[in-house]
Amino acid sequence: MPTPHHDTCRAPARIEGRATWQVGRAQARAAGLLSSGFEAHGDGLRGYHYRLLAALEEWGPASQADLGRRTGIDRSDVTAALNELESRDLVARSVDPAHRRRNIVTITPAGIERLLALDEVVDGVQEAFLAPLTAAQRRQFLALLSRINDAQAPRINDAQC
Amino acid sequence: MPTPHHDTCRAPARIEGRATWQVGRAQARAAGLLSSGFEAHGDGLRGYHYRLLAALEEWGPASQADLGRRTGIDRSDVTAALNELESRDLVARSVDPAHRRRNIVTITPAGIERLLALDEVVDGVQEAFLAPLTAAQRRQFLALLSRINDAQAPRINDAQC
DNA sequence: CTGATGTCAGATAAACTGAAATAC
DNA sequence: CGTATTTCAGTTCATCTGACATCA
Repeated sequence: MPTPHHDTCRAPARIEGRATWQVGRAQARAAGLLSSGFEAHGDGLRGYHYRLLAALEEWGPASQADLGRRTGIDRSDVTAALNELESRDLVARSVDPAHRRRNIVTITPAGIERLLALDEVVDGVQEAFLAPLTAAQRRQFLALLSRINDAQAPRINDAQC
Repeated sequence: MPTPHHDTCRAPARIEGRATWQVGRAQARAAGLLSSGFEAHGDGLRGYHYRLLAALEEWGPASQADLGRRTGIDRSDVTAALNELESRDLVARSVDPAHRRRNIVTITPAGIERLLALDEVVDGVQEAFLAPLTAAQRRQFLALLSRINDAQAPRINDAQC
């Protein structure tokens, strides 16, 4: 029975009649945790910056368009976010000698350092989100989550590659 | 080993060194699915409207402030969203005779009908999100998710009640 | 007076759209 | 020419803030 400790409060009426919506509720909560985590400890950097730094660290230097495809961030937003990252010396842009219209974006040592700090922020959020679960349940939950994430990751299948 | 079927593509370098971030990736994906689900089949209604209708159906008529506390939506946004719902006759506002400053918001039969339709949209999103899992895994995942959701639901513990 | 309520006007961040200019 | 890349300007949506009048 899904009502563990309902106190003397007005009882939530027929909530189990509509048991759907678990994913939606969880995503809303995760989004809130994530954004307030970045706000509190991100030192001005937000989700966009984290995703870009992570993509650069994971896949190596890339053009802005590639970064956009890999992270699912629109090219115009990639430009803006990279401006901020570049002004903090967390990434460096250089012109691709082969295609002079194209930039090659590299993460700097300072960028990697910052990324690791942001990783801790995200880890903390993950901890907070999973708090109600036991250690074994967390492992199980994360295993299922990575199965979901991995199966649906192909953000990069635009034509070639 | 966490790399199941890496094709001949440029291999994602040291991605397993930073295994964190599962929750964040999943929330981003869930958010996208949810918002495009509402956009495609929500007939102009979005997350706010769904949450308000669901709260009304689950807990019965309520004041706008209560709705805000229950759904986590700011009272100013509750006002705006209820205007739209009211103009579609999905909810009805009436003045509380005890506190004339306060409205009592009720979901209409048409509102319930629309809520059920939106439930299907959300169900579809949940299905799509869980697609990579087997039936047994889905059950397990949803059980863990509702444990997380239930444990962290106390959005309403503002003083009285 | 205090405190809760409903409303409005505006700010912010994330995401998207469209149109340039440049390079191949 | 067509296509890809970067950039800029502007738009939408969700969320939050601050102010204000109303009422118990």
